[in-house]
Amino acid sequence: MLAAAGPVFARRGFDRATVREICGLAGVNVAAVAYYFGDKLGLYREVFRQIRQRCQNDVLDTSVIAGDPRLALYLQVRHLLSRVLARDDSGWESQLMMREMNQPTAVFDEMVQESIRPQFERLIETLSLLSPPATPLPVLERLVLSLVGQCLYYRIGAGVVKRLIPADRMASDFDIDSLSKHITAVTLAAAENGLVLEHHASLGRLADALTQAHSSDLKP
Amino acid sequence: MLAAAGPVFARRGFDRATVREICGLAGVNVAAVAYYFGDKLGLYREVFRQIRQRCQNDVLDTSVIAGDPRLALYLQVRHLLSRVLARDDSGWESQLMMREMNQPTAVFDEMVQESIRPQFERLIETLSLLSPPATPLPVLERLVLSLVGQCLYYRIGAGVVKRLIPADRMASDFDIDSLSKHITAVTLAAAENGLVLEHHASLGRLADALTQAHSSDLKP
DNA sequence: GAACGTTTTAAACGCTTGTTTAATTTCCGA
DNA sequence: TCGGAAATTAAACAAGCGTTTAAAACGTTC
Repeated sequence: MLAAAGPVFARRGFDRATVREICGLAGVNVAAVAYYFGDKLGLYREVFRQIRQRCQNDVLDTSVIAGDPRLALYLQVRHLLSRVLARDDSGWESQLMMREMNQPTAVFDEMVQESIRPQFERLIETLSLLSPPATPLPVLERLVLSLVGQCLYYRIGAGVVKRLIPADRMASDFDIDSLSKHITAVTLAAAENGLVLEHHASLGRLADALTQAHSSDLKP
Repeated sequence: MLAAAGPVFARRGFDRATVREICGLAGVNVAAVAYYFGDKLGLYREVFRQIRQRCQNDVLDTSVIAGDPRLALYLQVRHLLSRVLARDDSGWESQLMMREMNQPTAVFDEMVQESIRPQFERLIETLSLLSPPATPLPVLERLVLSLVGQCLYYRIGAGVVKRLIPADRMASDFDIDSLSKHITAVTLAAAENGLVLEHHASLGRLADALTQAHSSDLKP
């Protein structure tokens, strides 16, 4: 029954998903949700509790590759991306996560603290090894958020991407392999060169030009 | 009345938004929606038509800064970010756009063709000037999608970011100014150094290592 | 001021939703 | 075999939704 509820919640969202559809798919009576989970929200919370348990068994073991931070970064990107772009039976999990993101319920706080924050701090650690010494923490944080944003956009903006990129090139140039290599390369290029504008050689004049650009060009 | 419908649709979504709330907020009777727009969906479509008209007047004039592609990139990033992170009365527009993204209705296709695709191709053009000559088109496309993903994540993942970053540093290090500089710097570092893994000097060994890493580390 | 098309109003309709109820079936140990 | 707790069922309930209706109010024109 939980197996039937997950995909429906992911596809329809909490409100649009009806207990009748879930129970019809599971082959049980509609009263079962009240009998076993109290109400619809209880079923929803139970689905998330199950997801969280499954995520804890799915953590990437980065200790064995601690020697090469670049490889560690690549594997973390690929791990995140392959879960985001999963097309098989586990694809509804990430979709359900996305729904919680821009419509946070009470379930969301536990999700962030137990699953997202550890992954976030592990990425901070990896990138601190790849950045110049004494890189400020905000720079590393922004870099991690850039990385996560790039990965998640292929789920959130899937509708946009599908309409912008032809289907044939979609399969060849935007598969998990190409994308994880691309995002790793972008992040590496940014981290290893240092991101503070003033430190970036080719951006010296830009830092000066942008200050006067705000007032003149933004409000014509 | 359209002014009242926009924020409600953005905050609640199409299904959760009730015509009673919209009309109550606008101070009109619930029958007005049927009288003027046919039904609820007609009102929804009219809201989007108004957004599209407003967007066409809001295009960034890049012709005046065609001489400096780096500055053009920065302005385009800032333009997108400031619309995404808008907190004032126009904040509901981007939120409504995000809802259409992962729940596409019939309105979405017009939105992509009329607003998103031109902006996408303008970014492709700008980045082609900043990348090494003869950079393949898929590389440029992935780079643009990376850029857009980074920007949009601060709206979609706003709930995550708020829970991961302390509020005080949120205001100082993650404002529009800092973020647009950061994302511009990331994209520039990636574009100017070239992104094909084999061309990136420091990634030579990584390209070899990752092929054997898939089979051994991903499924332990 | 009367007549007429337009707009606004309050009330009700039909439908779907989550939830509950009471009756029925199933299961298992004494 | 039997009896009672547990589980399942069909039916009904109350509430909220979008939509419709018919009457009232409005404004314009002659």
